[in-house]
Amino acid sequence: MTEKNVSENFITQIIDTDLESGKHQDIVTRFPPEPNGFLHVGHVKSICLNFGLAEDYQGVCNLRFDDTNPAKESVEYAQSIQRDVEWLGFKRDKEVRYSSDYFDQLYTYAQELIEKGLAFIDEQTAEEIRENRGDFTHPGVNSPHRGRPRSESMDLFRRMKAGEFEDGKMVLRAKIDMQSGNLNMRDPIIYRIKRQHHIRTGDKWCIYPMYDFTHCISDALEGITHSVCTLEFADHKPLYDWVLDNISIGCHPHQIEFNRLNQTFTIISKRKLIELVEEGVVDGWDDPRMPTVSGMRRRGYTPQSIREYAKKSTVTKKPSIIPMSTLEDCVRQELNTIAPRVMGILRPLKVVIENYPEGESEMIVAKNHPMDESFGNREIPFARELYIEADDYKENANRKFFRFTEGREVRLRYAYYLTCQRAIKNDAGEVIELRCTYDPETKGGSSPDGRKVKGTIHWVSAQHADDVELRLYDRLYNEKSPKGMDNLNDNSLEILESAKIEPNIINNSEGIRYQFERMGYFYRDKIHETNKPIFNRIVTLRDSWAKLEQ
RNA sequence: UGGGAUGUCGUCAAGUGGUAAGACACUAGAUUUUGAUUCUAGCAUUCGCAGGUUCGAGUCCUGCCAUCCCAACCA
Repeated sequence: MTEKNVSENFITQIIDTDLESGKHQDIVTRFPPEPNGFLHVGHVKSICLNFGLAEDYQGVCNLRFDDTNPAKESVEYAQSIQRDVEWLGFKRDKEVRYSSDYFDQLYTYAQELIEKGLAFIDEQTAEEIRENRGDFTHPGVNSPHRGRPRSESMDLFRRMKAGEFEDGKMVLRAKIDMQSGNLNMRDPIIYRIKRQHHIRTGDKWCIYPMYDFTHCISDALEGITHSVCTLEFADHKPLYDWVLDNISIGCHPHQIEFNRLNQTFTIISKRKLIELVEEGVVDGWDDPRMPTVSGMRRRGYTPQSIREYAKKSTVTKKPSIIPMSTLEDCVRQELNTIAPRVMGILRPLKVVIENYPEGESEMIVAKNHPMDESFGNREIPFARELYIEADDYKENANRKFFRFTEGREVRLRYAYYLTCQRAIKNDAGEVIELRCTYDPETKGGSSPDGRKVKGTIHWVSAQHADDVELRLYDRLYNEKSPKGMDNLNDNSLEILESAKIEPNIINNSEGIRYQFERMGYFYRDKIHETNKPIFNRIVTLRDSWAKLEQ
């Protein structure tokens, strides 16, 4: 038995009850995005819930595009959504659905409502409708057209569809209760006139159904058993039920609301994400700093770790905000087991080994994974001139710093013990080179006399290393609960153009997530690079030294 | 001043009347040729507040308080 996709929660309890009572034999769920933007972490939770539930209970989950507003939707968005869902690892056994597939049936159901005297054509302007709807403290006022004969509404509705009226001239409204405390029940609009080219139906329709009318019927037509949505739709449930109770349809799905996934230092709102893209704050929807699925993919996050994260955001009714560290923890946890180790230098500092023969080099054997022998070994060239990390030298270091400082011996990973003799500075007083000596007896990284060195640092051979560009990412916002552009983190992207990487990596790097030892996990950004190979830092390693240092 | 929901460790949570799981974070220590990984220990006398019922309440009752969502011809 494999592990469940979804951990036990109040929704699985409802499903269990429904299965036990015989209300349902099988379950059917759906993920119903509007193709008006890219998928983000918030959607991931919903995807994992709906598809995960279907898998766990051996049911079905439909991917359905809720495409009832042609003004905002595009095929590009629909394609990106489909790609993202597949990338996350969920497969559908049925074709993709579209709410627009049901436009004819929706139109018929609307007529049924009119026939029953439960819907009418309203000719008030949008402003009048808004005013007469009232607000939280004032009840609404009935439309002057509310009492219009059914036959007249029917005639008008058909002529609406036939294109006889201009946009905004009239709407079809459900006749419910203008006194209701729930604004959604104050004679909600269910059809409007909108001359827009639709991504699926083209110019066939000039009237389009509204979400509240479409969604419940689409669910019912697909035989959805559990219609899972986020908390903000709770107020719409009475309307969802009202529609299904008042038309001739043999299915009434159970709408269940759960809490959205929120993340610290992140804004998850399609509107705000679009703004970042359009203002050029980020490099598109797939910028590695974006909380979009495409951004996380480009950054190097794995589908598995993203799913694990979504699973950790437990399904309840309590609005919650998950620390980013939880996501990073999920990512590190998987990467630690699957990432081969290599050595790369982010900020190179030249080292010359004075007692190593000029013009010579040798091969050093290194493990590709410290805990997993199946990753095998590799050989790395070692020579007189190396690059090490600039941070691994400190002019005035105390005893707690156990890397390079003048006179101190450290270990070059897998290679030799090296002693720093002196630092060479430029006119500005910056250290530009280290002159060192090595102990030839310590090849492999241990000494015959058993003396201890506390520090181990990574390195590359200057003449053999490859040049790469590295991009380091930080959170997009400074505030834990960012409100908008004002809270942007100016240092969310750092580009390192003179980074070095050990040889024989860049040509085999496609699709492989590497750990640059001590520096973090990196992933090749092949699609977006221009002249030099680019690696994105997926996430740093945990760094207790950095904490100590503060 | 209406309607809907939610309140258990810094964060996310389990708990369904019997004496507060777990995860992330954090702290201390051990091991370590990544200051990584791993390991070990610590981390809520208390469940928004106040009363009440009960032998016994986070769980039941009453009242109060706080927070979130809702006033697109968006979804």
